[in-house]
Amino acid sequence: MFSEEDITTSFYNLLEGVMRLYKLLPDGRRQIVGFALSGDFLGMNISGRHNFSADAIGTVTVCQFAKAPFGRFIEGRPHLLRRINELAIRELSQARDHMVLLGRRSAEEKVATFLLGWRERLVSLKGSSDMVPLPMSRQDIADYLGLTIETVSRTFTKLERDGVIEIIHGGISLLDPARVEALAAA
Amino acid sequence: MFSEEDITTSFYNLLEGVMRLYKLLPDGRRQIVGFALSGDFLGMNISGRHNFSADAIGTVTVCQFAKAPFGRFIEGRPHLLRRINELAIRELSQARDHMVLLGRRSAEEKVATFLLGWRERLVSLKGSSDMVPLPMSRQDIADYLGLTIETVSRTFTKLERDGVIEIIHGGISLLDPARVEALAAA
DNA sequence: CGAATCGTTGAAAGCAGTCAACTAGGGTGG
DNA sequence: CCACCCTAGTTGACTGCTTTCAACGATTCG
Repeated sequence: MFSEEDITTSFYNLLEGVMRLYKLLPDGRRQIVGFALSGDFLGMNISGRHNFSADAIGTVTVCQFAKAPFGRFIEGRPHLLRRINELAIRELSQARDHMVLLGRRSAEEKVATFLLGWRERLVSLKGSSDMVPLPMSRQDIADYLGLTIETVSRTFTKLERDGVIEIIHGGISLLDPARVEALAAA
Repeated sequence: MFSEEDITTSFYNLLEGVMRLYKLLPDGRRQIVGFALSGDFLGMNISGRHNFSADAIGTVTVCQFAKAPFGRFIEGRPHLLRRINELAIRELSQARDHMVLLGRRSAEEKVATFLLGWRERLVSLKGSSDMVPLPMSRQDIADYLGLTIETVSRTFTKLERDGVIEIIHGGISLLDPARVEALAAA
């Protein structure tokens, strides 16, 4: 879709589908900084470059805004700028929460927290459910949580053995949501 | 200074000194999400609560703005709002960089990256120097890098044994900045 | 049906964490 | 002025969680 070095000439509004947002180290290590869902804005950078790369997981529909005219459009509408600002603040808050997860949580806590967080995000789109679809790969989840693919897999299996979740093709079913929350430890 | 739950009734501009910005898990684990230096803004949340706690490292001088009047003041000044927005975007970018560090870097890379980053931030305030003052404690550094105090200490001594840095009281001297950069691996 | 990709599982290694002892300053009170 | 204490930092020994390496299983697609 676009990568970190690209000059931002456009914003995007994700209308449908899922995207991964990530950064790469020179040696190829990847950290996924977030997943984008329907309704999310990408590339709010008014000027300059993107600070992350993004690509689609499956098929996506995006609405592209050329930056320049959008900038002019926004000029006379401070409430809109304010809205954008609040969006940035919210993302910043999420980013900080994720820092706590990456720096201070165990593998099991990471996975449990991820499942709950992902489910929560889907609530507003598809309604609440104990069935949590996971369109992204294990590698994506690992790179999001700062783990390896094997640890993610093992943790899922452990949670399943403990009767907390059930591994479904394409997702996870929360058999005991309360216990998942307990494992997430806030 | 203020904590995560506080309703934000004020912004702050840090005029002098250093502050740590952090989040706590219920069990007391701490993740420092950033350090604030002279000139930095705190609590850009237009409305709602702070999403992190903050307190001073040593003595600080801050300029406090009441939120409400400041909000009115900003009303007719879209360029200022825009400025605030760019600040938020920059912080977001830094937050994402730090995610990469927390999720994908080794202890040595973390420490080296931290030293370089901290030095870089001090450049604009005190000018460039190979002597990097560290006003924060080892515990603060550990909580910033997602490590333990012991690992931070051991990593410093390893770097010193390797002749890359020298541990000074109250800071670190970069004996071989190029090698530190190599260890930071980007 | 075979190839390729993704995910799971096992065994072993290693990096960072834990526990604990020790050292070095810095401040305080006798 | 010195003895004491208290905190911050260092170091060592050991543990253990996560990674690494490797093989295996499952699903998809040509």
